[in-house]
Amino acid sequence: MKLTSKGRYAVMALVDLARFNNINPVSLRDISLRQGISLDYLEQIFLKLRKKEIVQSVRGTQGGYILNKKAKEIKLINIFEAVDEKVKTVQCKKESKKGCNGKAVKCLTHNLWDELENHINNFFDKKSLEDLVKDNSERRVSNG
Amino acid sequence: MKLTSKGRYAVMALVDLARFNNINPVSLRDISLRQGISLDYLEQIFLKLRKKEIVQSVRGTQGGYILNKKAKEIKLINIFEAVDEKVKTVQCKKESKKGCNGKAVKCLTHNLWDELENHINNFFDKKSLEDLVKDNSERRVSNG
DNA sequence: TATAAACCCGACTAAAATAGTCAAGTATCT
DNA sequence: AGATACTTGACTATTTTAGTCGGGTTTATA
Repeated sequence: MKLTSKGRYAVMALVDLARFNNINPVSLRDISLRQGISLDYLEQIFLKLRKKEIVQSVRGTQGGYILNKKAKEIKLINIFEAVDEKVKTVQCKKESKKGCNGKAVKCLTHNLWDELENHINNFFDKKSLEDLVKDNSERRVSNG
Repeated sequence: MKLTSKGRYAVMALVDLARFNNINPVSLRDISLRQGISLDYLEQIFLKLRKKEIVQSVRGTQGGYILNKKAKEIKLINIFEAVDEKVKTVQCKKESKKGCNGKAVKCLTHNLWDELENHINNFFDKKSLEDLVKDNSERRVSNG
C-alpha cells in the first residue's frame, strides 16, 4: 500500500506554489528546482491540475501558474482526484449488483475495505492546502 | 494508493480460516476454492504467515493450517506486516539524518505523509481477525 | 520583430512491482 | 504404496510507475 510519486509531487508542488502565491505566477521551472522534481513530469501533473481548475495558467514569458481557489478551499482529496491518485482497496466494482470476484455474495472482507477507503479519504477530506502551508511555516519558526 | 492482492488475500484467507477453525486444520485447497484465490499464490502467502507465527501448519493428509493465536489477538497490522504489505508514503528514509531527496531539510510535506501513515496504521492496529469474523456473521444473519 | 521563457500535449519507454506459475521436493495418513 | 497437503525456490508475463522526448503555441521584452 503505497502513495505514488505523482500524488506526492502534486501536493509538494502545490504547497510550494501556495507559499509563493503572491501576485506573480510561479513557473514550473522554479518549482522543479526548489522541489527537485523533473520539469517534464511537473508539466504532466499541472496539466491535470489545471483541467480540474485547481490552478490557472499564465502563458508566455514571466508566466507560470497561480492557485485558482483559496488555499483553504483546496483539499488533499481534490488534488489526488485531479491527478488520478485514487484510493483503491478492492478490485471489484462497487456498482455491480454481483458480489466480488463474480460471485453471488460479497467477499468476506468487502466491508472492511470499504471502511478502510473511507478512513483514508476522510483524512484527505479534512486537510487543506492552507493547513499544510501553515504547518510548514510554524515548523520553520520553531526549528529556528 | 492501492492495496495489493497479497495483503487482501492474506486477510481474506485468514478470515476464512478463522471461521472454520474448529479442531481440524483447514487446507489451502479449500480456502483456494472458497475464496477463488490461486493455490500456488496462497502457499506463498501462508509460508510468510507461518514464519511470523500467525498460523501453524499440519502436514500430511488431512493436514492444513490452524490459527496460532486467538483471533482476537491477531490484528490486521500483524497480517500485513507478515506479508510485507507495508504502508509507504515517502521514499525518503526516516532514519537518515539528512532530509528528503538528499536535501538538507525535510520536504515541505514530510510531516503530512507521516501523519497519513499513522492514520492508516492506526486503523490496522485496531481491527482484529475476530472483529472481521463477527462482523461477517452478523451481516449474514441480518441479510437473511 | 526576433528571441527566449514558459505553458501545452501526445507519444514513447525503461524500470520496478505485482501477481502469479512451475517444478521438485518432504511429511503424514490410510 | 499412494494420495493429500505442506515446503521452497526459481521463473515469468503483465501492469504500473515514473518518467523522457519532441514538437508545438503563447506572450513579454529587448
